[in-house]
Amino acid sequence: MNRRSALKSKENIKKAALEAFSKYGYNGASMRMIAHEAGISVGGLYLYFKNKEELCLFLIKEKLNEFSKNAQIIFENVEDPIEAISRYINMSIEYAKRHREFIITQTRDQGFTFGMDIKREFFEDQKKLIKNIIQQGIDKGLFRPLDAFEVTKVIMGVIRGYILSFVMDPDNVFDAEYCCELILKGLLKENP
Amino acid sequence: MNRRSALKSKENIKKAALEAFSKYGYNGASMRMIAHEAGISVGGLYLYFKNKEELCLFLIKEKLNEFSKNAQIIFENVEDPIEAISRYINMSIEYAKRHREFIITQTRDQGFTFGMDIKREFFEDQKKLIKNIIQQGIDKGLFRPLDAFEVTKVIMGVIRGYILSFVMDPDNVFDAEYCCELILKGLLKENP
DNA sequence: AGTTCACATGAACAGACGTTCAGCACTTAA
DNA sequence: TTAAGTGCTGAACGTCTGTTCATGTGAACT
Repeated sequence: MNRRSALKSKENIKKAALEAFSKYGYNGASMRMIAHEAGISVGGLYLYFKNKEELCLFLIKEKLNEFSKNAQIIFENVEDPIEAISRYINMSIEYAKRHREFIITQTRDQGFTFGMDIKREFFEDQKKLIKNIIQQGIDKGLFRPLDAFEVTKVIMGVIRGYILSFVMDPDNVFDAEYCCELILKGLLKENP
Repeated sequence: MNRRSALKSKENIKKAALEAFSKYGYNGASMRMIAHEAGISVGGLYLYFKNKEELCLFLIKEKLNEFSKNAQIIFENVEDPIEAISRYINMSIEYAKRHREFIITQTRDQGFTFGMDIKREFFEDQKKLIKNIIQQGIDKGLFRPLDAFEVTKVIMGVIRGYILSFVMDPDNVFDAEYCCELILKGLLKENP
């Protein structure tokens, strides 16, 4: 039963840890539990990750980087601000759907305060990207002359809200299309 | 040091528990910690609450009821759908500001899955209230003919997003006014 | 003074936790 | 055949957890 590939083991641990953290939160998930699910011994975990904290931070970093790459691709390749915002919202929502487990991790336990520095940096970067697009839209006369920074915060809020909705009630989550529609055109019929 | 009022003790426990759950999450907050902060012994806690779970659920119920009452007052007293939606969004955000600690509790640990039944019921109720207002707005020709249910979900998403933003980054949270503005009028200049 | 009773204590218990480490199993190289 | 080295094991350690319970305290009654 020995001499399995170390790479495979690490992959198993990552997968098991993600699932455990997702299901039970940081404190709720135990190293024993993760080890068992990864098909490895408790001690084995410590061959690949210094401790529980490092294991959790590793997963967070990995996922944030994945998302950032997706966002970069959109903003590099799409010129039209309206299209870019739509694509970003859609991408975020799709990403949330695909990586629900990761997102759940972030809404529990130490989840959110854990690795706060990394996350803050991540959100700051995202904020800059969106604000930039919004400002472009305003400058081009496509968007109403709102405060780009405030709008950015609201839009990021909406996306975060989607994530929370998903966690609360995964079968009854709002449509990405409607989300874009509402943000772009608003609720009111008359546009003064 | 004895013979203090039981009412006062329970109040102290509630306050200490709320703070502890807020700071450290459900698993992270210990009964010892809560007892110490409440100025009571560990055993004393169990005179007022059956166990940790019940203590936490009690706090959740209390806050949800508070919020529900606020919402009811708005929807009972405001006729105009536009006004009602604005007031609801503002009230939610104000409530979040005032009860930040409670909200933080909900984003951690077991926080969200904890007492899921109560919360789901709460959110269902809120959803119905909002959907009702949106539908009225559509029927009266004030809002664009969107799917009221989908719009409701987005709006609730925005509010939840605000809450998350608040937890992530309390000093840099978006303005309630802008939130209403964006939801009502949208981002686009031209309204087709 | 004696009894009652609500309020309160904190040591003790059983179990779970993260982490460590002496040692095993197997492959590879000498 | 031996030695080195990698991958891994799981009992053991110390610490913390939620919960219990025999015991205490003092005000309010008879």
